[in-house]
Amino acid sequence: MCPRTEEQFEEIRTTKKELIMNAALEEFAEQGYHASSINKITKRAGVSKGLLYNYFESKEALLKEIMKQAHDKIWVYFDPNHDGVLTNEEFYYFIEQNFKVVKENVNFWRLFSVTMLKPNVSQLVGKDFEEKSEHYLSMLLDFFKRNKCDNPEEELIIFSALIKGITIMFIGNPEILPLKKYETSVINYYKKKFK
Amino acid sequence: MCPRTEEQFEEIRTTKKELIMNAALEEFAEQGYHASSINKITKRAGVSKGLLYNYFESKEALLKEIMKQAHDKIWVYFDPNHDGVLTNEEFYYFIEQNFKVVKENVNFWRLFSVTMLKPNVSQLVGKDFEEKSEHYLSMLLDFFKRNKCDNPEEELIIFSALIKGITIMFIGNPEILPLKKYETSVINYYKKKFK
Amino acid sequence: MCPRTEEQFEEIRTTKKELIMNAALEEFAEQGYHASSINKITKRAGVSKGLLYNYFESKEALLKEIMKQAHDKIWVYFDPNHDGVLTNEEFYYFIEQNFKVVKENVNFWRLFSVTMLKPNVSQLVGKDFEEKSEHYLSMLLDFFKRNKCDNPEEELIIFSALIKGITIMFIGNPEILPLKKYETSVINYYKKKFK
Amino acid sequence: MCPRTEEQFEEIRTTKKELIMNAALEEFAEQGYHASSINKITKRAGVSKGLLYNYFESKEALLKEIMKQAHDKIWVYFDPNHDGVLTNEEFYYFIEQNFKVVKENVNFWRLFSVTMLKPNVSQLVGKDFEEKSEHYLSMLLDFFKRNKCDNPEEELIIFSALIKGITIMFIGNPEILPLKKYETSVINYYKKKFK
DNA sequence: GATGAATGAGTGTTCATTCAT
DNA sequence: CATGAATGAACACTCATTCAT
Repeated sequence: MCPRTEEQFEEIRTTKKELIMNAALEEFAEQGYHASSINKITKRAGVSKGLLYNYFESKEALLKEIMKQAHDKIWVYFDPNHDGVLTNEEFYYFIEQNFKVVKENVNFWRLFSVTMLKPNVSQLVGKDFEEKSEHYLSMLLDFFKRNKCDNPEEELIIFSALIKGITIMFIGNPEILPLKKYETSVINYYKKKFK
Repeated sequence: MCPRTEEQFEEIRTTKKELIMNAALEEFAEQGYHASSINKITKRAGVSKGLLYNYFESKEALLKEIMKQAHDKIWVYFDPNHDGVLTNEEFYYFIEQNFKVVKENVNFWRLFSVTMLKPNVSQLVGKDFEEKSEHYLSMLLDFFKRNKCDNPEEELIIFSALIKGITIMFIGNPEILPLKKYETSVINYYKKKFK
Repeated sequence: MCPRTEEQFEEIRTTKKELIMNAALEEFAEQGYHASSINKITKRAGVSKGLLYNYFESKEALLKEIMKQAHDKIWVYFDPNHDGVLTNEEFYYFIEQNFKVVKENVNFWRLFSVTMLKPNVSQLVGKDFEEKSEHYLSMLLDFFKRNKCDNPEEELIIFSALIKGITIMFIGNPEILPLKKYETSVINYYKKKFK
Repeated sequence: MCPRTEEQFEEIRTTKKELIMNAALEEFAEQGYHASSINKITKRAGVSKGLLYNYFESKEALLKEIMKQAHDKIWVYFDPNHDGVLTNEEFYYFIEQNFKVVKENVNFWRLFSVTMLKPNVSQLVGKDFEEKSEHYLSMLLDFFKRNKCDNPEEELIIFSALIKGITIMFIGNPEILPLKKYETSVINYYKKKFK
């Protein structure tokens, strides 16, 4: 007879929100944002259309929140406490983490990649992502310099392209492409180089 | 592929069909397939809605034809007459051609890349593309073997990822990213390796 | 949850109900019935959506009850005990009361006026209102006859239209329109006539 | 086989637009703006939903265009060429025209009246209406002055309220209320006064 | 070949109403 | 008594597609 407590409501809310966001991420990743309908998303989540709008202002707001949440989740993987200097060990760990993150968040990476390919959509992820990326890029550049590469800038380009290329190839065919093998190839390649 | 005269090219260019396809490609590349409306495409092409349906059965048929045409146009760049064996010179030429094709067909490559990121859409490009790609991949594998790489398969993975990664990075920011510099980095990298 | 006495319950009921009705009247008067949402009304009243449905069967029932209550409140202003004959003094008092009622219930009058402008909505106010109005109209007609007007029916029409016209003009611009001045004009007009 | 000429298209367009606007005006006047659905309007007009949006950007744009058109239509009734001075004859003619306009545009007047009763909606009709009204008001004030009324401003208030009151009463019950009789009452009233 | 008026199924979104707690 | 999560029908609006001319 008593109304639910505020905590009970809060729990229901976060659970349901999560439910909807997961369904939406899958749908968005599979079909793309515009080809995904609210109808399909709510069916997938097993909720009514109206409920989605209790939690999200609009389809676009839903997309943004998904992008933000996944983004936060991803950066947790990378050690935020280290001193800003990559040892050789940490460099290989970085590569491994990179592919682990991709493998465990294929849907988000697909959605993210498609989004990034369209001009003028960067506001969806925002400055935060760029700043964090910059941080890692400068750490990597530093690493290549310390490892006495002939042309560290060039090495950074090669490295970035390599990681991005494998990621994209994997995303396009996650079931078939042997990510582990590719990962090993990259690590081997650098081990040979820096031995 | 018999060479066409200048007049023939001109005629093709000014055909209404061509007009529509170009407008559609721009629209698709900028907004994505689902966010592009027939209305905007015909407005962009300066023709009526009805005319589009004189030439194309449906929106999807229009997409397929664009993909096919662009695909054909692209493969023209690569020497179809050679003997199936890459010399060192031809390897560097291959890289250059690759980036030239991307630079001159950014719109198509963006559309193509987004399309390829979605599962189960390969029928849009078809077997032909895969076969031709296979052909080049085996030529490249052969090339790496002849150049006595320790692990040619690994080398092929690295090479493919590298090219794909740079392409994707360029597509996302064609105005800013210095494709030429990246191209030089890749070529330098292999020249050093194979010197 | 300490048990409440019957009186306490009763008090809560009337308070909360009053709260909701006031919020609803404001909302209805500002936005119109159809543009007002239950959500906004309950927010305005500071109660939950469920509570509204404890007190009112439906949105329409809420409207009807508001109309009825305001209607009752209004007729209290006019002496219900007098003998059915208007003296000159009472005639001027009637006019004053009329405008006083309007001024103190602008929201209701706006809602009422809009409602009355739509065909086939008279059931919202019901017979009661019409009967009471008839009573006053016949009293007024009688009054004009006693004052030896040339054409009492005509005089009644003029009088009714005058009152209604000023009311409507006031409702459309309550902040700006000088109701008192208009009231004086009407009273002056009749004083001159009947002096 | 030839496409229609521009004139043919233009004719179709204006005819259909008129059709939709008439249906919408009826619907709006009967149900009010918010209670009228696009579905009902198009059903009433006998066209598809899509067609309405070929002609009007939105439901609100449709309302605005109706208001504007009716407004233009109405002011045609009043002689725009006269010298700005009302003779006695012209004064009675003005009253007659007023009621004629109302009788022949009941739907619009109902819609207009309801709209005017809501605060902050004046932008729907715009300055134009107010300016034209002002013009007539000053002409009328002038008229009352020339007719040596004791208090011309007061007389103007009475006159305006009278007209507005009758109009509103008529709109609420167009079938029943004898507008002609009311009109006669008003004219008689002023004839007696100014004889 | 070429036009754009016309269609209607489908989209994102709102909202009165219900109900477990 | 009181809450707000949940529903689904209805809403305004879009868009690929058709067709008379």
